[in-house]
Amino acid sequence: MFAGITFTWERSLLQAFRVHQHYCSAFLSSQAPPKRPSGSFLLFLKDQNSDGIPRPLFTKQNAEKWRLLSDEEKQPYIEKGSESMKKYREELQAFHDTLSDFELDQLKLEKAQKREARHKRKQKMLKKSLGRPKQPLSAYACYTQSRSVNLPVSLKQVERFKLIAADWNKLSESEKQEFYDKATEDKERYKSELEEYVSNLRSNGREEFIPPSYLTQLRREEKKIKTAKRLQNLIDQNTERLRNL
DNA sequence: ACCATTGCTACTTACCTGTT
DNA sequence: AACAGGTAAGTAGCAATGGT
Repeated sequence: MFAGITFTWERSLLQAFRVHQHYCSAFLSSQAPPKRPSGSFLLFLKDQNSDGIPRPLFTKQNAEKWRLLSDEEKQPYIEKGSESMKKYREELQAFHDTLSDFELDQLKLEKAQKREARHKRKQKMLKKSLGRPKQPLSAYACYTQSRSVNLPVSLKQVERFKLIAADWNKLSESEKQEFYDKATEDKERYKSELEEYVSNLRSNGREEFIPPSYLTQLRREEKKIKTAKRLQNLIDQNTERLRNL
């Protein structure tokens, strides 16, 4: 009962904070900060004809062209670039001057949040690229997977989930068993893929990406083995003593 | 972050479950 | 208890290609 009250109270507080944050950011975006100008290389890039060339190739080719340019040829772009940068700095300062301390803090907070989110995303992608296995599917996830195959396309995503969840809760334990079994199977898959992942990380010197949960599990097992050995030693000693009596 | 464009990725929804 | 991450699919947003 008490926990329920606390939960509701905290939730409305959180909601109030979110609304507040929403209005703050809405206010900030209505007074848009100046945009960062293009540097010399980008100005040069804009002058080049990109018709029909894939973007990455186009950029690569013109980067090479840019490198081969003499200082004199680069000069107009560099000049224009530093001019617009100077103007941008002034505009940015002017923009900051229109903000209150609170708004400045809000701006900083938003930037920090964006940075953090970006960092998190990158770490996640890095792990993925290192071959991190997907987490094992829960029984419910297995059910969702098999169930969504033959649902009408017209059903909206939210409706799909509501329907699947409702059906899942209607299933009896014996009907769910099939999916519990699948989940157990997938756990095995995860376990073996994780072993491979960790051994690859170790051989590549990327130990910092070994999941902490894997390490704690490892320590737990080592401890178990040690304890078992100690017990076995005690047993051996005692049987030896008994034999000598 | 700025330029652009392609193709890929992650977020969004509701819900459940494994991990910490 | 709180959090993260799993299910699908449409789409919003981002990485890739460069230098400043």
